[in-house]
Amino acid sequence: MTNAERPPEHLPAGSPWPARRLHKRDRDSKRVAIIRAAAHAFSEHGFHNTSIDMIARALRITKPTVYYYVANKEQLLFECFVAGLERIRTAMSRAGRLPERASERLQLVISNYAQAIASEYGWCMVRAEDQDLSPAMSAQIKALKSEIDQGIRRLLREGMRDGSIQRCDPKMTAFAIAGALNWIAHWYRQNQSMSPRQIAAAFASIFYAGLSPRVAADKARRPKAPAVHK
Amino acid sequence: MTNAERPPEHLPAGSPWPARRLHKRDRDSKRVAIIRAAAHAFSEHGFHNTSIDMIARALRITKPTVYYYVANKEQLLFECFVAGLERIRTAMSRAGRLPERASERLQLVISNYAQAIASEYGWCMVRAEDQDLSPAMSAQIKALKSEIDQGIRRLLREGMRDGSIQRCDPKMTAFAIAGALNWIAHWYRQNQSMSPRQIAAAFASIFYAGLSPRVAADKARRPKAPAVHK
DNA sequence: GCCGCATGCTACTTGCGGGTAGAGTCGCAG
DNA sequence: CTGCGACTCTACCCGCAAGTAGCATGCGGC
Repeated sequence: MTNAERPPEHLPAGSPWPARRLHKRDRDSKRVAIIRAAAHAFSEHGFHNTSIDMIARALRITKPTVYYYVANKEQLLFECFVAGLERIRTAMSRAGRLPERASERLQLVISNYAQAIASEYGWCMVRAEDQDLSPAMSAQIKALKSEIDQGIRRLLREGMRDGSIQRCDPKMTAFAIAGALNWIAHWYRQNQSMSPRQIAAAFASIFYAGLSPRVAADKARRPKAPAVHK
Repeated sequence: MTNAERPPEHLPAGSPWPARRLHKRDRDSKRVAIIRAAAHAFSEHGFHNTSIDMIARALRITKPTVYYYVANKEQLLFECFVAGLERIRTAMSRAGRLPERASERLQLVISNYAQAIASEYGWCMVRAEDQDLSPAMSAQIKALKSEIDQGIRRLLREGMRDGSIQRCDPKMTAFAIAGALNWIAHWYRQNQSMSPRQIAAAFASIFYAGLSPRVAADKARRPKAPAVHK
């Protein structure tokens, strides 16, 4: 009954619940811990194969305790989704106000996007199915997703206007970029050889350069010198 | 009790079961019909939100009848997966034996890939989670997926060798391409403005051309005229 | 020291859905 | 026309997991 407890080691970044029960008053951090544990479990077993009990066990607490902090399982998924999306949203709105050319602002968004998807919330963002959520939450998620999508399209259009991006169909291109990035959640695993940042860089390079071989003269693609011909 | 039944209209391409029960002896076509109905239901409601009863109802039969044709729900998902993948596999092996340059063979694969994903089995191919399957089937699916992945990487490497594809990291590039294509399942809906073929073409163009603006001289990218400058 | 609230627990209820037992029913072979 | 086997049904079972009722406990304010 002393509070000389070892912090439990095998959980996502430790649980705020001590080994032998002992209440503290920081509701928020516990709530966040539950969300994170849920994200962790969802990405490992899938939403439907994760019971609230499993999430509770991972934190050394019990099911009713989880329900003391969240209303239901659906909300748990929703919160995971939003937590992951937040990073992309802020990157996006920051990119909207930067003075750089659109291509570089898009790259910023891509990088943050990739890191969000590679985060513990990646699975929830990508695999959260409308079908698992009530119409209300499904609508909210759709709106958030659409916001991101529209943001990418806008950046593409701006890039075409300011000359930093090749003429293309913004809708399809946004789908392709988002698809490639979202898919990261399916293959990326922690402590893989490449960091999320490196992956983002690799993807950006693929998307910007394209697969067709460049003709030799094309090395002068960086537009630092004004309008070099040859 | 006459067999003047209207064929039921609201199902995926009709059910082989007449409105008033009447046995026929074509086990295979019925089995396929069940697989298709399952794929349809899965893509609409998700795997876990689809009960066998729902699939049965869609075909105007009952749950035990479904179980007469398939062993269990998991196998149903597996078969949907394989059905969808078949198209990609054949396209891939065909592409392996074509005389064209790798870039064009890759384009063939991309086109078939996109069409497979846009098919009724697309959802199952993309969202079939290992976690919903027994270890044995999960392993099979992993192997099939890996086969496709390796095929794309091989085409990329061949393209780099025969000069039709720009130098790139084949692993990351394959991930990006597969991701963009797989994601189609998340947004494509039948009778959308673009056909799967058109989508594939758009994606290929994005991937080949890239987003960076080409310098003016670069119009001569097709290597028909030798080294035009200006 | 004691009260009240925040927190956590044990012990349930409930419904749903996967899967099955076993009894018909129909068509076809002979 | 009869019997067999392919097929389909009705009526179940059973386990699991979401969610809840209601009690226990310890902290912090006073």
